[in-house]
Amino acid sequence: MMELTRKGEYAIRGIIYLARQAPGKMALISEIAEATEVPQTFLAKIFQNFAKLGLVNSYRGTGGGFMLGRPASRITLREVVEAVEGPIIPNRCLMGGSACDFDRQCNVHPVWRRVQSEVVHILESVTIEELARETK
Amino acid sequence: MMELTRKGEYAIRGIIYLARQAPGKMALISEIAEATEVPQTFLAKIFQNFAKLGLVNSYRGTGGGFMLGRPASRITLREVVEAVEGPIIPNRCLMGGSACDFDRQCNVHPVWRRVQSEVVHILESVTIEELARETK
DNA sequence: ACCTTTAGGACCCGTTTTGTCCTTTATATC
DNA sequence: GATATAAAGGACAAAACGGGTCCTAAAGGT
Repeated sequence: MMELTRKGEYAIRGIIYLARQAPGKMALISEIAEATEVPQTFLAKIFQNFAKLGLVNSYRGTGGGFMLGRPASRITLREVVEAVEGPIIPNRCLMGGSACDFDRQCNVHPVWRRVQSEVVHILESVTIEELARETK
Repeated sequence: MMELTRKGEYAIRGIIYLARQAPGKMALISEIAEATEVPQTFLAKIFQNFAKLGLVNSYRGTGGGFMLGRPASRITLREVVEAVEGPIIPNRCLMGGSACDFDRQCNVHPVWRRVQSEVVHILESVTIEELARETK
């Protein structure tokens, strides 16, 4: 249960790689893919997504590539995960709309809410900068 | 991310129904399925699983059916969820074996470990007895 | 014997995951 | 302006997974 998909894994690896680049240095998707051992075309989709959300900036043409959209210290793990996996929702019931009409009477509800807020809180408190730091 | 599957949802509904029965009273799978609005054959598989794990006891033949394997106060939500969904593992890396060889160098690892232990802790602390209590 | 009820295996189908491939668009350089 | 480079975007596809169904077997009661 609760497994991160490969896409999520790749996304994290990719953005950490970017965060480790010298400031101002551009990285090609081909380079990132090779370094992180992720299929290039698949990683490209992930980064297109990142770009749309402003997590990274992309530049086309010669000398182009990807850079972080803001300092790694201001990108949280939560943002990265949710960018590719969608919101952290342990149970459909917690989604809005008509997904669940038992909201009131169901005792399980508050449990999932707790799980959700705990996990979000943990992922929110971790920045890509921390993750990118070299371990010695 | 992290969504409980329908199977997990059904499992919880089913066992809560059992927990609400009068002590010693047997419930038929057909009855549980109808009451909880779960496809009967599907629910049957789930309860077969429960039975193997001792969460419920099953009895065949006329007058047979299902009962809780132990008091609802000693069955945790974690057990029920893991019975049908498998262990709570936010990232394949956390599985044993050769799933991940980055264990040492990877900063993300400890984060997933925290997520895992937090979620397990929450689900562990909730019993089926609590969930079965009528809300007023 | 016969009926009831769970156990277990085989199968099925739609969706999601995990990609690939090809074309288009933007940009820099010659 | 032509050309090379790189990302953007869409179409497609195999494999895994989720969510079931169906049929037969086994166990137990009458």
